[in-house]
Amino acid sequence: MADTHVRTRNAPSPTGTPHIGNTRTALYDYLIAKKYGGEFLLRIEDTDAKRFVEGSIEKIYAIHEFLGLTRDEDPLIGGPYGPYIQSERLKYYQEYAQLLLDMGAAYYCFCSEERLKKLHEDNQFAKYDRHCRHLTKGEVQDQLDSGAPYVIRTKLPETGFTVWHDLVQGKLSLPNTECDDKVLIKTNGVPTYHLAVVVDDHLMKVSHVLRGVEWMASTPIHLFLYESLGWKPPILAHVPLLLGTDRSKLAKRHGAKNVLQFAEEGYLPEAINNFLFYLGFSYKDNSELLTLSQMAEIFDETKIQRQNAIFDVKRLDYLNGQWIKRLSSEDLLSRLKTFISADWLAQKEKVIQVLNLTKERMLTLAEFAPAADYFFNIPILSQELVLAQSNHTQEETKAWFDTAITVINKMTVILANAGIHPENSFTSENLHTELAKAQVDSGFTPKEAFMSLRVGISGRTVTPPLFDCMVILGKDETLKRLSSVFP
RNA sequence: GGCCCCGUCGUCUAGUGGUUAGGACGUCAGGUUUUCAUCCUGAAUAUCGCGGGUUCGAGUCCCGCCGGGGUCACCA
Repeated sequence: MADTHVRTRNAPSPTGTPHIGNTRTALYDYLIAKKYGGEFLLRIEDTDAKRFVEGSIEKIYAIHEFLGLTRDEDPLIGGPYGPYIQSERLKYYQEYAQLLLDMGAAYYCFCSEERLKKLHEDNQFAKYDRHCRHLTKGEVQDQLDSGAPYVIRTKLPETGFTVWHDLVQGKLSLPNTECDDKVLIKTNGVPTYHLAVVVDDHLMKVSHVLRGVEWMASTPIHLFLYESLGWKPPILAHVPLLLGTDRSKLAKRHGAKNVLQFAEEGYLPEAINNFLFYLGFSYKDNSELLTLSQMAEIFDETKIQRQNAIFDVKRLDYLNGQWIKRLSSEDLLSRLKTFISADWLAQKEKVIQVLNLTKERMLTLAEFAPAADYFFNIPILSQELVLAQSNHTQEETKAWFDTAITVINKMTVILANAGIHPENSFTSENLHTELAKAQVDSGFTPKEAFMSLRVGISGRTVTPPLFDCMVILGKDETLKRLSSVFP
């Protein structure tokens, strides 16, 4: 491999937002390119206009951008081997199809759609019967002259095996009889995948082709084309599929999401990259937090798993939670923009303070807003809820609240840079000391005392540490909420 | 159906003839004496798909079977 300059490509079809499995392959492509100091390119395979979905290409860019898979060559920035959209490369395909025709590695086929259909009606697994393969030169010319529609097919060997070494699958050997003479150029003059990939990968000097195992069976066709054209084939790597929990190919009915949807749900690109990385590759305990460049260093394309992998979102959750904890609150804030209101966004300092408390209990970014709501909006503070926690009568609980209010009232608010720290300043530490003292004399257990106060300021039983929450709320707001419970 | 690939805890996996089959996620229990989470500790979960071989010895090699997946379009 030292003798070949490494160039990998992600070559999706614009038929919708790429599937998570395609994205994993793109990640691996990117890592291989970076590992060897090569280039990572994007090529759009839009040879089937019927299946084109508006906006797909933008989604592909969006996924790359979100994940940080920067491209060296693509339809936007161009590159030395452009264009990078197959529909703009038709002349190349025609040229090489003609060459194939001339050398006898391909032939014209005039079979009608009906005839082909009949073939499959008789046998659903029927291959093309090579009806036009043995037409004489004259017969072909006559058809051509008459303007009959035609396709161009490969003239595959009728015997023997195609053998190659696959980077992930190892030595592979497929009987040539299993492949039929696939169409290379369709009636409309547009190539099929088989011709287009081969021509483009060669012309774009792609060194490694990573693709799903579903392409394994048609590899003999591609290799035949490389050989006929006298080209050196790239290194092939057929990567396994991603499966749903029922072990069938991951699909919409499994609720399979694409990367953009995970982003919307508050998953970090770092976590998604790590998750995808470990799904099919092993390093240490498979849960280390790794940056893209660290992954590129570690990745070994020869050690990609051969088994299909089941997508387990629990692992993604774990990785995401770990990344959220690791990131600074300032960094997190910048990623929170689509998850919180402009109103909150305007209170940057406060959001950061809340983030400091909540980030270790968040699995996704989307969990922030609901978990932090009572810091920004006054919650419903119900007496019933407080009483349920205090485990005392209404009067006793009111007395405890009054005590707490008195204690807090005595505390002074110190401005951030005042520099002085009186012992009874309004800090988490002092709140803890003073309220704990008061609790001892209250006849309440710590749990009863503090859980009731927790509900008294937040309206809920689950929050970050009580005193930290009070500090963020501020003395006035804390008092106001506490006083409102027992008017 | 033909051909091809795959088969170690629920999940991702380590393991290249000799290991008490290891780790991580998840699960359960305990601890950090106010909740939740984090963190720490511990536990349970795999007759290495099944059956035959080869070998002193097999998850590791061979054969058969079973199970899962892929493919057999003028779709990619």
